[in-house]
Amino acid sequence: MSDAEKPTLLVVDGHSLAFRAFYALPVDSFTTRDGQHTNAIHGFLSMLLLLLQNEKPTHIAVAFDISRASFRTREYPEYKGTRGETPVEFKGQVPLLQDALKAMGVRTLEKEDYEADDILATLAARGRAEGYRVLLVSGDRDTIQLVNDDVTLLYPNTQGVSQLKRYDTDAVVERYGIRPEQYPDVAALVGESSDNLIGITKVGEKTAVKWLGLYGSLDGILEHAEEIKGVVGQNLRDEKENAIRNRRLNRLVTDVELDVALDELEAKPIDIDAVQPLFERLEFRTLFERMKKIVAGNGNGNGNGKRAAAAPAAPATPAADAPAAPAAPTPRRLLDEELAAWIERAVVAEPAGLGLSIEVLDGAVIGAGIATAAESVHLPWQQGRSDYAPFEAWLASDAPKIMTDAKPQLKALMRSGLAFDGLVVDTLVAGWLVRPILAEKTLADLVDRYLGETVPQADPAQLVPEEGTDAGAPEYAWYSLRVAPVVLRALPESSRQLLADVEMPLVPVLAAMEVRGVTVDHDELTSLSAELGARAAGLAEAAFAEIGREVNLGSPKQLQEVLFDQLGMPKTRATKTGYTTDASALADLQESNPHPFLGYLLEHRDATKLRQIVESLDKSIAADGRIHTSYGQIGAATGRMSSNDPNLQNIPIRTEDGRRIRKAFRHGPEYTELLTADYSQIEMRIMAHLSGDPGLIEAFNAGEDLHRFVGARVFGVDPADVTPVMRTKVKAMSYGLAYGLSAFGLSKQLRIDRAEATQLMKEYFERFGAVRDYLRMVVEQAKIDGYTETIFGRRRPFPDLNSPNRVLRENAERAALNSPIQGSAADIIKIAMSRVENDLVAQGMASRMLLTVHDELIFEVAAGESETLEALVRDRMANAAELLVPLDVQIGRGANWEDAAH
DNA sequence: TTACTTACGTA
DNA sequence: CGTACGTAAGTAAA
Repeated sequence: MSDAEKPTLLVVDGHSLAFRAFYALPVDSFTTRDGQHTNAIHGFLSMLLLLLQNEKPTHIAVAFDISRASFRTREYPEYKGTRGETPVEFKGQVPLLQDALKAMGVRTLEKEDYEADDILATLAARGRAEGYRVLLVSGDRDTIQLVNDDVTLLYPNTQGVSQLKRYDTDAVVERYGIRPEQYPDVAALVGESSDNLIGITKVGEKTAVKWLGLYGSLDGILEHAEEIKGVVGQNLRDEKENAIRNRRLNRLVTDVELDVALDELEAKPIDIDAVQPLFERLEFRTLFERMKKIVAGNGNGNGNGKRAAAAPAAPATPAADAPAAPAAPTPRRLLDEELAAWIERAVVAEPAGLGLSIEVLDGAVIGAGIATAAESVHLPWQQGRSDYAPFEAWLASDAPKIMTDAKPQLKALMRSGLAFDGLVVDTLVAGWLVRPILAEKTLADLVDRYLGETVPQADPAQLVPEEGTDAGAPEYAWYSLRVAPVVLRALPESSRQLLADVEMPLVPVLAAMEVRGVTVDHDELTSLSAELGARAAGLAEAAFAEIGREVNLGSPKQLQEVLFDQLGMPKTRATKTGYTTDASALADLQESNPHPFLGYLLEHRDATKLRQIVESLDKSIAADGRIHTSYGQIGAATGRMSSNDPNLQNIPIRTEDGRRIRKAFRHGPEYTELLTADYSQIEMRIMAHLSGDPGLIEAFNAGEDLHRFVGARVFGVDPADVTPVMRTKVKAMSYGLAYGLSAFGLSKQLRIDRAEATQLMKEYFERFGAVRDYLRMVVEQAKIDGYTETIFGRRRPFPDLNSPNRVLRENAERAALNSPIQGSAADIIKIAMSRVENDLVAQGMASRMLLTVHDELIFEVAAGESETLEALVRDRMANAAELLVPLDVQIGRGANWEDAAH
């Protein structure tokens, strides 16, 4: 029988390969929405599919270890003793992997008291005896001993598990300079640190191979031990017991009793339906598609011996002929009555909504695409052609529309004066709700993840893209339509509500705010920048004079030289690249080692930082004299919005100079003033609501100054007798609570000693015990569920909560503690924003909402609307949610942002 | 030019 | 050894 005619037996070491995959693939990218890690499973199955395709085995088995204990550990308890605890994230994946293999019809084997490698050895021996070609896959080097003319080892390299190095006899000889069966002798002499087997001192691979060349085997070497000269020879004689023991332990057992016959391992066709539910649960869409292609393709990986024998030379290329993903329909071009009729039919055909994509170039609309599951229409914007009245009517109606990344498209429509309504799904936002961290950033990502298909893209290497190869608006609309239901299915009901009630209504609101922008006084910024620049230059000069040379004060590296080498100051907290020179460390140094340089440096930092902010704001002022920031709706894992280009959510406020920047934010000429409205202590109120703490609830209902009230309770004095110091302390404590602040952190922040901080926390929790209980409960529940949830059902997964890595776990615990609080606050202001915006429009008011800064809204007030606006804003914000405590809204008005603060 | 690190502004 | 962001500058690698 020639090799090509032999049946092929594939045997995989399940643990070792899954473990390799676990470390090769980033955990973050392979976590389901309910927090299950899947990187090891994914990597393993991906490799297995590749093997099925390329090797076309006729028989398959995957071997697992039952536990770490085996006859080897009984014989030598230190065996593999250096291996740390298996990460729990990995352990949990093994049963799921076994389930997946079972669903795929792949036999898994395990044997009490033996390791998976022994099963590999046994099957290799039996396979060879029964006329199979055997392929072993293992990440354990001991399996090299099993290689021979009929047995090949596939060994993962360091890159991961997708690339396997092929070791046949020749490859082993080439790599190690010995025959495969000699490998255990080498390993016995050298030792194997990963198995905790100590070898002969000073004997490495080179020496071991040399000796084997001279004496043939370990036994031969030991017989001639007396002849070997030098220190190594003596070491060998002294430590030969190590080598003998190692050799005993690394010999793989080739006659493990397995209650399975080889022909029972025959590869069966994969039953796609059996696999689907589990793959869906694991969110393996791409992998599932690959598997479908392999199954549908010409029997790769599921044939029997005869079929494999019939087509041994067939290359794996026909996989390209596998049923392709459905192609986007060819877009039609319709006008007037035809278009009207098409839309009329389409809205009936797709009651959940039509796919829509607006083509935007430089912020202007240049076309649109609409799609049903079966058809699409392209509407290129051209000057002087018949209009698209039916389209515009549909656009303005509340007929449901499904889009991807709608905000920039809505902005373009607004600028073009086209009315829009009826956004029911933005697939990017929906995808973000499924996975608030690392959400897919483009339609192509979503389609890849949820449909397992590829959105056609122009070949980047091609300078002039071929006509029609690239996806345009109709294709985007069509893919959006198709991916939307799949993404929605991945959402729990509460999140679907959140999408419909909170996130989707917000999209056009944010678009409108971005289009409006806010007036900023360029001259004011220019003079401020000049002033700060001059100040910074003066401070730099003063600093240089102190140290007698010029350095780049913005370079942490150069500063470290100055501080620690030249000035001989004590080392600060270590960073990755040296020692920190941050403001708090410099302040500490100033206290312990006062030096004028430190003061100048700190002031210089302040001045340059402010100047940098001023400069970037100035550069962002558009031709209309206004700054148009962009809000990131899917940026923050907690549900908050972010602001960028420029970031208007970090405009200074704490220092006098900083506040001067806020003075440059003005109302536009057609408006009379700015109005700011912010929720006071919204996070503490949410904490009171979620914890139900009677003391905290009373504090808010009393309407008294919160920190004074809490301070009175904590320190056991009358509210009137709460001193500013006491108030500062409880304030820091209260705010810190929602961040998982420790006694250490509190002591550092308040610059008090640890004991006092601990005492303060103790007193605090004695009076507000339900708060502590709640915070503990959040983390406990999240450990069980794998996610946290806000008042409005926004979920955030926390896969690291059960991590054995303490840093990771404690970080996750603090984030989990904070998430429902920060996230609920985000829910509430989002709801308020949509209501305010809608009611301003509904009541025909000219005042408009411009900015949001997490718990604050900023409006431009039209003449005569000041009182009405204040009442409306206060009402909608205060009533955005019904909590156990009132939502207090503070409102201020003024000519600029600073004066409008209260 | 790009990717990473440090530092720092806000809620 | 306090959460959530975005930006800019310096630095090292490419």
